[in-house]
Amino acid sequence: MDYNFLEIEKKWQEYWAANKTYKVEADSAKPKYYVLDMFPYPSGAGLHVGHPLGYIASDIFARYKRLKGFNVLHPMGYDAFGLPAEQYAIQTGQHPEKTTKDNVARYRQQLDRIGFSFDWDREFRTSDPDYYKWTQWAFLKMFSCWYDKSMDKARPIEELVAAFEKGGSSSVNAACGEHEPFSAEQWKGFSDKHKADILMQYRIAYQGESTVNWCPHLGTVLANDEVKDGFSERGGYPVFQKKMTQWQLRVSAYAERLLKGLDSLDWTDSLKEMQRNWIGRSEGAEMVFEVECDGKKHEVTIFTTRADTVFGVTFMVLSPESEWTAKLTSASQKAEVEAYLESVKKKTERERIAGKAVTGVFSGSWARNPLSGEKVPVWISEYVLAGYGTGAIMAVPAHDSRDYAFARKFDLPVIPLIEGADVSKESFDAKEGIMCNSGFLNGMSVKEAIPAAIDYVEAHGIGRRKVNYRLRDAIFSRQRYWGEPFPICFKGGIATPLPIEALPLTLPEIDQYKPTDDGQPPLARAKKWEFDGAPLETSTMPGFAGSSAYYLRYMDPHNDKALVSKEANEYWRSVDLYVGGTEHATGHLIYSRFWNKFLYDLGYACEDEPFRKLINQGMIQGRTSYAYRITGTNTYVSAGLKDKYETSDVRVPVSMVRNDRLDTEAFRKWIPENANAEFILEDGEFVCGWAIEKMSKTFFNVVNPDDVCDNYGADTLRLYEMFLGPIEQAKPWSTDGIDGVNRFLKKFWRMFWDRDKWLVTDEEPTKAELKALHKLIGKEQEDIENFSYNTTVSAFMIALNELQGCSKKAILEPLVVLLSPFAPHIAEELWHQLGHESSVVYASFPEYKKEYVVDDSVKYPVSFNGKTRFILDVPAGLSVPEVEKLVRSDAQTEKYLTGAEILKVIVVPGRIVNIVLKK
RNA sequence: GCCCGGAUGGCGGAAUUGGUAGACGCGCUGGACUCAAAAUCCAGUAUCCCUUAAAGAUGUGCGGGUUCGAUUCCCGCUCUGGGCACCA
Repeated sequence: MDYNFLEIEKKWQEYWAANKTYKVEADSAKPKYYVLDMFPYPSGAGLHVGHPLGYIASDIFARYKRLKGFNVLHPMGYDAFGLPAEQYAIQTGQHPEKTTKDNVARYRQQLDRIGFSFDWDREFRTSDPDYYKWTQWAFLKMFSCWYDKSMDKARPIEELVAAFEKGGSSSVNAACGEHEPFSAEQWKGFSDKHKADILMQYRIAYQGESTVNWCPHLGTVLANDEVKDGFSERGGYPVFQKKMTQWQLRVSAYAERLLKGLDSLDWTDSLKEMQRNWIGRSEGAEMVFEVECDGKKHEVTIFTTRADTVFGVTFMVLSPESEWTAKLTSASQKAEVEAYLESVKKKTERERIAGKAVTGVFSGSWARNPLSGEKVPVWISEYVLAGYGTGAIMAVPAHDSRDYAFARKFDLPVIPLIEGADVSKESFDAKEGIMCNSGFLNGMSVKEAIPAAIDYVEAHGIGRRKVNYRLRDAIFSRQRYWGEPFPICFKGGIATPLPIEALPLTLPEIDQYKPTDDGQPPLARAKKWEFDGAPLETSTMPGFAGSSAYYLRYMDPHNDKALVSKEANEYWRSVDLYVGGTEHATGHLIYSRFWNKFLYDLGYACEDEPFRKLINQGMIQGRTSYAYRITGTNTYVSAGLKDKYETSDVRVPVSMVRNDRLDTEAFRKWIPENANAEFILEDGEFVCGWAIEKMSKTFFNVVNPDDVCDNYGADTLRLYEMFLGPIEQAKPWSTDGIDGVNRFLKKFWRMFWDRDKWLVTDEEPTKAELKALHKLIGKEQEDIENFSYNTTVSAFMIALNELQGCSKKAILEPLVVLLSPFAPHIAEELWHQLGHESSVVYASFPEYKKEYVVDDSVKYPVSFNGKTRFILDVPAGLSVPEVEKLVRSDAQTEKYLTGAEILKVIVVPGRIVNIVLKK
């Protein structure tokens, strides 16, 4: 019998599906283990060889844990709402549901070929109404909760109302927006609308005005993590800053908990660091400056981490989007300020960042320095961000490079505050030195002066200590069709939640998927988009909504009474191992932690962190091939000759290239305009250039895993992807070496079969054979726990070399089990051939016996002053003094010592002997 | 600019965390089997010196340091990948 992988793989994939081999139920008798992959967005391009890398790694771990006796939850599904399907719908009129369904089918087909041990009975899509019912439910919970800072948790809004009725707004310490303080009496007298407006300032899911990233091309707002370098992450369209009223999630209330929680997680340091930076905690102080504008007095609060530098404030700056900007513009400066605001508005986010031009305008008002009493001008400039701190700053040009640039440009004074600081060319930003020109702070070091200044400011009622975070509330509305509708209607202009029984609120059918002519989101096209006579919200939720609590749903996916039952949640608890890419560091992985913490506060989740351990698989890049077209012609020139011409680079499909040589005929047939392409060859061949790039349909460098499965089999693909190198590392796809892994599997097969002869015997294994086996058991155990799969594959190859010609059942049977996580199909086949009725999944991981592995003798390299001279063969298990004694008495040693006196002998058990001679 | 990583043969990558650097695989060279090819198996494969071998020397991006001993630890660079970027 030959190793016919196509037959074997098909056979067992069908068997697993028919027998539901990987179906799992909560079982309190067994320890649980939850292995989760970041579920994919089913794009039209299908899976490429990069996708399965993480899935294979997690599948190996899941299979390994099963062999170790764990009850393993290993589900899969699809993150199905998203922009590409909708963009496609706008262009073609095809319902995104249809596109998504087709893509999912394709993904499933491709996934099934690789032999994953997913429990498909738990599959769902985020676009299933049965699922998004619970996304909407969670939103309603957030809508009806507020964040109590004293208790540091979310609480029902009724409790807030009760507190207001009892003690007014000052009786609570909540994370909230701006509003005038009020007493209990005032509260009771407020109109319903006024009450609703105030409560909206407290809700965890709230509607509020803020500066948002507006992408006109996509017709929607975007979250900060969806914008890269001023362009939308999806599609790469320019983004503008705009003030809009949007649904938002009060993620910022959880900033401190999100930061602290990181300490307890088993994630890579780099990923934790990314999240820390994104949360961006900074300690400082808020200070109030009195500002006079056209004779009227105002108070402006600023945030600073350098309270010690107040004496050096020579001007103030407001953000163009700040609410103070209008109030503090004097009549004389009005025209100029308005012209400036208009010019800022027109700039894309990209231009604002990239240009870094120093721009600004004088507001016409003057502020008073609260410590020195001096009058300083108030300016308006885009370098001050509306969203961070208070949207206004005190400028200390001597010790802040941005303020310095601004002061130089507009000729404002610079007062140095640190002894010996030279500020003639640039600012002195370092937090070190001795203060001067600073009144009562003179003579202190910066480190002493910062708290001293804050203490002073607090004592005099000018300001207070304050911790600021970069993390903003998440913009939660999208002006799009293909997302979860908000279960909110507007009764008398008041946002009103739909009752839970009305969920899911399903997407309406509409004729076109683009915005209405008057700029309303697509849902406004629906014929009857209302509830109980009240109009429904027309925007939809963003992509991250559905992926924020999906891991909880997998615990209990068919429950129609709850997101997850208490029993299921208490058994499966949280994800023990989560595998996915780092690109979600500041998006999904923050939102999901926030979402989970919220559900934890309300008692719906029993763990406050969703993902205990996280492994980031590196991207598999594609190798893109290039041809060079001579500019203005249809002639292409081979890579070696391209410098002689003026050329432009043209990407060519990898399928037409072998060994960097282009199949020119295939290229001509590829697209009509190539039909009469000419080629300038070198040595009779057309050589392509290449570059390592992201694997993408548009780069023609996508390698489909199906092709690898056809040619080598899924087991080879799995082993090969793991053998490629550490999973965290990014690496270009290449099939160099895939033959080696394939050869390994064939070799393994031949230990059982010599053509049609079954070789397996019941003979007793030798000591050497047991040693080879147990070395592998020990290595595999250790490597899998450390996610070092490439070395495990190596260990397999070594073991096979050592076990050459051994066909003893006592050795082969455990080998099959050991191989099963990596190459499940061949393992399953051989396991059955060995006479087992049930799947190898139900086998146990072989027990590691160290005694088989220990050597009888140990080879010690003996070196003198660092130079290795000879190898000393000594019995194993000797103690350090015994080895030392042996060295000193050894005749060979004496030969090299040549009478010199031994200073010391260094013995590391099992390692080395180093003899230091007296000079 | 700031914050993390990384750099080892022709290539992908190992190295029990301070102890024989280059495991394993690819590629390459030679050999066996074969009419031949494929497949399979065996041997060799860091560099230099050398006809070859032995022996030796050099060698983990560069320059220093600690140590009997450094790919591993420390200091200073270079290159490179990634993240953040007017965050006051």
